[in-house]
Formats: sequence, structure tokens, C-alpha cells
Amino acid sequence: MIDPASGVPVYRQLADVLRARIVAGEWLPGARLPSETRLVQEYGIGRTTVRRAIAALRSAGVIEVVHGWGMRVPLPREVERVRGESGSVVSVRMPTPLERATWALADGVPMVVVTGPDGLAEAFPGDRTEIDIP
Amino acid sequence: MIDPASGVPVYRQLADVLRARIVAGEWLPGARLPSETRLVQEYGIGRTTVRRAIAALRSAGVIEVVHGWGMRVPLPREVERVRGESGSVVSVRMPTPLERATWALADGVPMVVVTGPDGLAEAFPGDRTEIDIP
DNA sequence: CGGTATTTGTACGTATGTATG
DNA sequence: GCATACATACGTACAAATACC
Repeated sequence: MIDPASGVPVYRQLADVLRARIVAGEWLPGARLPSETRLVQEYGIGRTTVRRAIAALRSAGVIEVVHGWGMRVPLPREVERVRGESGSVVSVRMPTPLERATWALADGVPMVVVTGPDGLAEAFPGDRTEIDIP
Repeated sequence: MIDPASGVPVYRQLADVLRARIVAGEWLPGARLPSETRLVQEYGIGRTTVRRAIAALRSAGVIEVVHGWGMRVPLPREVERVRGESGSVVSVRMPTPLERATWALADGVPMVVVTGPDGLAEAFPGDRTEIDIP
């Protein structure tokens, strides 16, 4: 299933395989994925390589990791609707460290920024906010 | 400047320091940052640790890396304004591998998604798209 | 309460490959 | 061809969080 000689990096192949298995519904949100050690054995690759694949999926927001417990697909979040005022502009970016700490943001969660006609901008956590266009 | 005994991981300390230096304008967009080897020497830490800090800044969209050349602060992009139709909802997420390939997205670039009243959704690259609310 | 096993986190080193100039 | 710089992948050791007994 994973071919070290294919030209595609092994960690990327593993990340793709795991993402496909997740999309296929093999692990529902909240269910624990195989441990690092298990993946090392199952695919016959080094732990460093397994962790690179995991890091990629984390920063893509596909999985979340709990220290000492394991990995899982994130549970869906309750979203807050924010009314986008007329004349505003909506943009997107990744959070600053301060924003990440303020809202306890997981990896791979962007911010959504609403800039009003007056130039004042307000940023919201992207995993629990949607902007309504009235 | 970096204290291995502070309790804060070394790679995170380095990432914070580099981010602060970037925000302070020490390296303008397009200018090359110090090489990995230079950072290893300058801060007296391992290359693995330096690369972890770099990976964090990449997935945060703070820097971009060119293989064989070095690291730099990304240049500003020309943004396309998309008109948000009335009744639409704007949300945010990280791109899929297909979307990353389609638009040649760098690390740490989110997608902005506009879902119409009919339920049809359209996704745009977040580093070159803004949604206008008329 | 303590001890143990499991699991992820941090940090280092080494070797080799690939892209740029 | 050569030097520089980033990319991949393996290994080791120890620390820290969690869960269970």
C-alpha cells in the first residue's frame, strides 16, 4: 500500500492513506485512531515518518491529538452565526499565537476576519463561526 | 534568549522569537531569512529542533520555504473581490490536497467557502480572495 | 494513594537525496 | 562541477500525560 520507491515521500503517502480512510468513515468523529506504534508496525516505517504524517493531518485540521491518550477525528462544533454588515469585507488567515491561546484553537483552524466600512476589523475562530450575508 | 530549562519547548521558543523578529520588520517580504545551519549555530540547538520551529511557522503562513534557496516572508498577493450574494453564508476551513494542488497553495493558507441559499457551495483560495458584502 | 502500562511530546544525532545558484 | 540549503528517513533516549489497577 505504501511504496518507498514511488517517488512520493513516505510520510505523504501515509497521510494520504489515513485521510482517505477517515473520509471513508472508518473512524467516526471521537473514535480513536491507531497509535503511532501501531502505525509503525502496520506500515513498516519509522516513528519519525509516522509523526510527520500525523503532523500534516493535524495542521490540515483532519485529526486532533490528545497527549497520553491518542488521536481522533474532531467532533463537529456548534457554530455561531455572525451577521455581516453591508459594506463589510470577509477575509481569512491563520491565527496568531495569542488568538490560538485565547480561543483554545486546535491545529489547522483558521480565523475569519470581518472588516467594516470604517476599516475596523474583527476576527472570529473559524471552527465555530459563520458569517451571514443578509 | 532561548532557555531550554524554561519549561517551554525549545522549538516553540525559537518559533516565537522568529515570529517576533518578522513582525518587527527585521525581514521584509521576499528577503531571505537565516539558513537552518545558521540558526543551529546562532541559538546552539539541534537541526531537528530548528526544523520543527520552521514547520510551525510554515503551517501558520508566516514564512514560505524554497527548496535549495532558503526561507522568506511571503510577498503580498493581489486579491480578487468576490461578491457575496444575499442569503449566502461564509465559512472557513483548510484545503484538501486536491485544492492545494489546484491553486498551488502554500502551507498555512486556508480556504474561504461561500454557500448560497440553494445549498451550493463554492470554495476560494484564502490568500487571494475576499468576500464583499454589498 | 501509588505503581504500571500505554501513548504522545521533545530533542538529539546520522546519513543520504534533491534543488538552487 | 561545486557549494549551499532544504527534504526525507532512520535511529535513540527520556519526559509528560492518560488510564487502569
